[in-house]
Amino acid sequence: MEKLTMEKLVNVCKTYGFIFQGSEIYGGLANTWDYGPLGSKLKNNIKDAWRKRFIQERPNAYEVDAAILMHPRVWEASGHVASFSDPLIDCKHCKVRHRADNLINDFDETAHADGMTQEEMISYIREHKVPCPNCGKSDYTDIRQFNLMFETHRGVTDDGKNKVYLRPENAQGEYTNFLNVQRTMRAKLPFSIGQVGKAFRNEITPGNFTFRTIEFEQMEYQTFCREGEDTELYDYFKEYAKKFFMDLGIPEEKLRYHDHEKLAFYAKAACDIEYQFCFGWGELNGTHNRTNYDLSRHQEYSTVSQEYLDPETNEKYIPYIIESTVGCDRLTLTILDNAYEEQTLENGETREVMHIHPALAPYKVAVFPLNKKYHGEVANELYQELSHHFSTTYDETASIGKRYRRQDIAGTPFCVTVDDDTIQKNTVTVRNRDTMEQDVVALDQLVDYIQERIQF
RNA sequence: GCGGGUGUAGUUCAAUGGUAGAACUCCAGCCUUCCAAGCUGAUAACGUGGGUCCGAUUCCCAUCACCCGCUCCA
Repeated sequence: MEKLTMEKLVNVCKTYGFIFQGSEIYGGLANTWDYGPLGSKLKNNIKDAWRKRFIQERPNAYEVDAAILMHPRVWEASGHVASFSDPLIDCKHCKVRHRADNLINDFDETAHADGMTQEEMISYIREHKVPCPNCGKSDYTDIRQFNLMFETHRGVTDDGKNKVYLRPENAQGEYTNFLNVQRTMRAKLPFSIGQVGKAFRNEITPGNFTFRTIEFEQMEYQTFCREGEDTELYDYFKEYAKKFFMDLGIPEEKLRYHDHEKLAFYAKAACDIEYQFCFGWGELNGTHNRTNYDLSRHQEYSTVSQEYLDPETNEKYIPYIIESTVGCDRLTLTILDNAYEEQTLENGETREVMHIHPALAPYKVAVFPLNKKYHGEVANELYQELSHHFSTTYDETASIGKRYRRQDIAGTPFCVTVDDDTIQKNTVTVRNRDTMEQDVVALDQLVDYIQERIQF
């Protein structure tokens, strides 16, 4: 099999209805992608699988669906207003772009660029003739601030007072609802709040397909705990997330941990799980020990106490938070990247297959009449019947072999063919996507047969 | 955002300064019926906007998008 390229994967996704370029008929809008009929089903199934593992099957876990637009003070408290922008500077000589603060810090660790204003940074760079790490010259443009938060305005006027941000991460929606969830669910620590939703980052760089987009969906999970429990929970979630991916059919050898050496300002520890995409290793999940930083900041900025009264010890304290976040679009891309196979059959023909975990497959089953004249009516009835239980599709055109191939690339795990035996003996032929083998199944056992094979 | 490359049916490719052919796919009909059969027919494209020119898909410019590299990435 040829090595999968991103170009090939984009093409497959477009051709078969998984993912289209955003605003395509207008020439596209960079870094936006639309999920088509198969893609949106796949993505929804991925969210359902995540909810099962992280909300349903975990003790004391609750889901929220917070607003994308939040009070501007939230982003001051979170630190995003102050630090979610980069001072960028270009080398005029070799055209390479740098972050001005990194340039200074790498030049002289004791310079403390983090405390400098933009003007101080540019004059430091010019005074000390800080060389470009790429070409060695020291000839730079001015610094330009690049804010990664999307801004918009509420109300009819768009003056600065009405500025609001599209959330750059979901986490703050969980943190600001910490007390609401704790009180209404009568939750005791440790407990978790999860959320599936969109976030927005005004990033400069195109990514690989849906790997990095300006609008993206996260599946976030915040576990609130006592200080001292945090290390154990942190380790636990690193394992838990990895097992989640492996349960979805991702082989262990295509996953690896990547511990962060440079930590964000709030974090005590951070570790990514990376997947080996066709373009290289890329972050899929992050586990972070965010300490009590976030809730402390919200307490400070909102002046509302975020303390938890521990019923066992009668102590009051601000909980620690362990975050386990999965990029929903990235996981969808991972599933597609991992699932695609171009097989060469014994007769020399090629077969394109999406080996998607049956629980994630857009369609669980496809129904075909062997001959639409003789079996079409019965097949149609069966299709209607199965639709009550599963996401089902129907196809009566072209040869049986061709219909199988169509479902192979759509990732449909089971194809059910209605033939003479269906009419005479109440049996159907069920063909398996991965093995291409066939089972004869009695009609009254068909739902159970499929049900038990698509469990997650 | 920088450097390089690429833009023609859904896909893969042609041709051309006088507005474009094919294969596969898809759809319909006939035939066939368990792994991309066959026949007939139908639909379908010059990314967008300027400029030069009698005339531009073709030449030039801009723009948009994609790919590779850089940069960025809580």
